[in-house]
Amino acid sequence: MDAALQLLEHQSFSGLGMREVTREAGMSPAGFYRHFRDLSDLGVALVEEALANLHGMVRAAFAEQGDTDELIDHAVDVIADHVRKHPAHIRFIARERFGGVRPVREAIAAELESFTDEVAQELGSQSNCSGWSPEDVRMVARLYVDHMVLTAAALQEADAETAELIIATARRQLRLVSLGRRHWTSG
Amino acid sequence: MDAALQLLEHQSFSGLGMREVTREAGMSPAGFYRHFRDLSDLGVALVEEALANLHGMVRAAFAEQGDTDELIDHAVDVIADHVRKHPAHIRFIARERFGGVRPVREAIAAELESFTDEVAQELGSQSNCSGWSPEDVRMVARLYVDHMVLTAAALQEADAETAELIIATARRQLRLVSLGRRHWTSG
DNA sequence: CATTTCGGCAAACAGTTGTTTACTCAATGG
DNA sequence: CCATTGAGTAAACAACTGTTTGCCGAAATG
Repeated sequence: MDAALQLLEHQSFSGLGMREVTREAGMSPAGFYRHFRDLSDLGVALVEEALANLHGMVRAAFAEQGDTDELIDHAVDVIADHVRKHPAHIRFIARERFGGVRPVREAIAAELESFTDEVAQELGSQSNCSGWSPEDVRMVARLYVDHMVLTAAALQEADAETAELIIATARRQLRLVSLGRRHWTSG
Repeated sequence: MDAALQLLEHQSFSGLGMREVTREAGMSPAGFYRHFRDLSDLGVALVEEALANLHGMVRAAFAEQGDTDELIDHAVDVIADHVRKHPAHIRFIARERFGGVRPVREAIAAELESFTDEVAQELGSQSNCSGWSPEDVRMVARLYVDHMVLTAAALQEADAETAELIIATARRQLRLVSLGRRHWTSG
């Protein structure tokens, strides 16, 4: 799996070959079948590995309390740190979210969906949207998750200087959304 | 190019072969080189073709005036119509925006950048953000463009029933953003 | 200690890949 | 009307593809 991740730095998943993977891993071609039935099988395994750690992180970021701006700053920092630590995983998710291999695409969609559920639940139990309808809570949760993935994808392929710019923009965008949230009348 | 687009329904670009393309097009493999130097060459040509019509459309959508909600409804309708008419182009852009082939990725990024410029200019000449700093105008323009691309990507791989759901969510999200825009204090 | 499972190998298989070369043939333009 | 060009072809090339088969040693299991 590490070999595949390294190869995916320059290709996308549907262009990957198993001989290529086994060669990078220092194995014989036949050895691949001991671990995976398919290449898509490897793909969904990579999806799980890539999104495993993320759940707890964002839950923790939401658990913090304080000024809205501080909360936003912290959340963006958490994402930026994660991208810096696991760039290959982020790249993989960003590439294959709309990529050419159905099972992988669906695995990512399912994972992001349950991700949105968590965010919605966290939002719902918060004071500032007590009178909101569940659909509206999910809608803004989607907005947050999509924005997070997009920001992470942009950060992953940026050098250090432009990364700061992306972070600053993301912060302002989140602030604007939270402003809209405060004036929203659900019904 | 049409042959490539059709093949890209089930693969992504970095998994495409030129023999595959020429076979689908009903040509001899050597004929490919009469039109393109590379496969990436074909890729950037496809990017231009896919995003050519979009510029005028959104400019027209912004030119309309009326209630904010009507404007949002109309803009979303325009996008949904475009996706229904050119699903292959939208799929291609969504897939390769973060895809594995650098030249294609960069071509899309450049095109979306100039797209953001247009939206920012259109926003700046509007009444409701007269006191805004240029950076803030660009920031919200990015938000709109990203949201548009994401919505189009989601619509493209949805059946008719879920498409309506996506459209409704997109409308509400845009309404929330416009709400934040109204209460934003730039500077 | 015996045996079953796990992870690995080399070899072989027919197909497919990108690219080059030399060759046609219709259209276009002066 | 003659020359040039644009767009196509077939054939050949070595290199690479996914998959199967039978084999092997170590490790875990009873």
